Amino acid sequence: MAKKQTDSIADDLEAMILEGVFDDNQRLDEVQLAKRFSVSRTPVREALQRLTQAGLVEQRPRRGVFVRQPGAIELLEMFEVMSELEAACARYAASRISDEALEELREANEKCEQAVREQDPDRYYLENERFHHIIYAQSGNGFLEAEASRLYRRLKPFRRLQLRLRGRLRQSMAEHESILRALTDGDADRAAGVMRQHIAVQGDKFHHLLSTLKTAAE
Amino acid sequence: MAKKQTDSIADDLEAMILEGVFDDNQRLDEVQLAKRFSVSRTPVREALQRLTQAGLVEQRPRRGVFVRQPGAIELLEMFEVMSELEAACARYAASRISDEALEELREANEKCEQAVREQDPDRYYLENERFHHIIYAQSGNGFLEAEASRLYRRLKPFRRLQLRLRGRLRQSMAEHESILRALTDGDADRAAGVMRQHIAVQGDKFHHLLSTLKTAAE
DNA sequence: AGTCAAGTTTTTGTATACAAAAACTTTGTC
DNA sequence: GACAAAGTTTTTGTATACAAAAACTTGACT
Repeated sequence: MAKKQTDSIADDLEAMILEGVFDDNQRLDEVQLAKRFSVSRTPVREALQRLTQAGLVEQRPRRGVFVRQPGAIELLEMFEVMSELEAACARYAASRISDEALEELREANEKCEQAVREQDPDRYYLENERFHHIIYAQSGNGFLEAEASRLYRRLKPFRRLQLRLRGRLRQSMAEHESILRALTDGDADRAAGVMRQHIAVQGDKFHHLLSTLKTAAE
Repeated sequence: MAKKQTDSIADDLEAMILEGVFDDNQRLDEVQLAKRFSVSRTPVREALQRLTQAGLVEQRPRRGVFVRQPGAIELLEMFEVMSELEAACARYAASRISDEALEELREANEKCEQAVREQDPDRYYLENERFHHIIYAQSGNGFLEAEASRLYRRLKPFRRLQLRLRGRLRQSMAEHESILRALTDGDADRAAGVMRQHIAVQGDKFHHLLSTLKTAAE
């Protein structure tokens, strides 16, 4: 039993916020949360400090804590940063990747291909996640890997959604192949460039999706 | 008066950790800190949760919180990430920067030049900081700007130290000129490349510095 | 009805209380 | 003297208490 109370409450709340359980600007009631987790306010408040630092929540003095959901612009910005972090991973991985990891990437890609054939976005997403995380790890830079993973977690729900757009699965697949080729060739610049595009396009797609939704709602 | 207690304690502690007031692995005594800040343990513990999330401190269950100072390898890794974030800023800024900002960069550079002539590393560092932050802002991406600034804060003491190496001031200056030219030309790839090198070399210098120090100590 | 002030309730921020775990001290044994 | 077991102190994690600020309610006045 660790310092679990605060830890697990923070984890649970983070997951809930990322899953979109709370609306933007929704106030989180300490007392209510304390009841729900069957603890006192103390560990809840400590967990909320963590979320504050992570930027998932905002504290307004003497008012309470409020959920922060990214809007269209911030989301696009986050995808831009994600694209740069992943491009960096690919760049370093190009010279540092091991043969075993290249083999794993090939395997992941084959399973992705299978998922494409079966039109199974969930399955695709699972293997796609593996593909990307292998590259994070193969950057040979633990700090970069951690930062990339952190932002990945944050964007996961949106990356997932975007895959349901028509034709996107196939296109994504082709980009994976291209990335794998660049890594196999050990071409750092090409790997970085292709990866950057691969992620940036997701942000663009998503942004486009949001704006059409918004126009439709008016 | 805001939610100041927790906030300002967190800020103070962060500054102290970054300044190297505490050793790596040093335990932070809640009671002692509470006394020092003339508050109870509660706000201190909340501040420590923030530092935990920021990665400045590690919590071992039932043992306490311990300061985490990056070692040589982690530092090099952080410089690599910094180089990529700043390269990204330069890349976006190349197409998004305003004429006024370009003028400000020129001004900052001139003041840097003056500091080089006067052999004044502190003055140089001040203007250098301005130079870099203008580029963060001109990336036109608030999230990227925030992430770059965050890591900048973390590395600031080390970036600073590295400037005292012989010839580094002059070299750094030349790189600034080169970055400015690329931005003026609107050449995104060149701006990114030069910036990446400009930062990465700092990490290398620092890493080299540390290894020679370590070898000398043995 | 709408507005505003006084009073009431809720909620936040901080201090304190307390149990359980860890660290430290003492004392007895070989 | 080295070691170990029992007891003592310290420290952590959590609950609770309480004051001050904010939010809400009520009722008088225009």
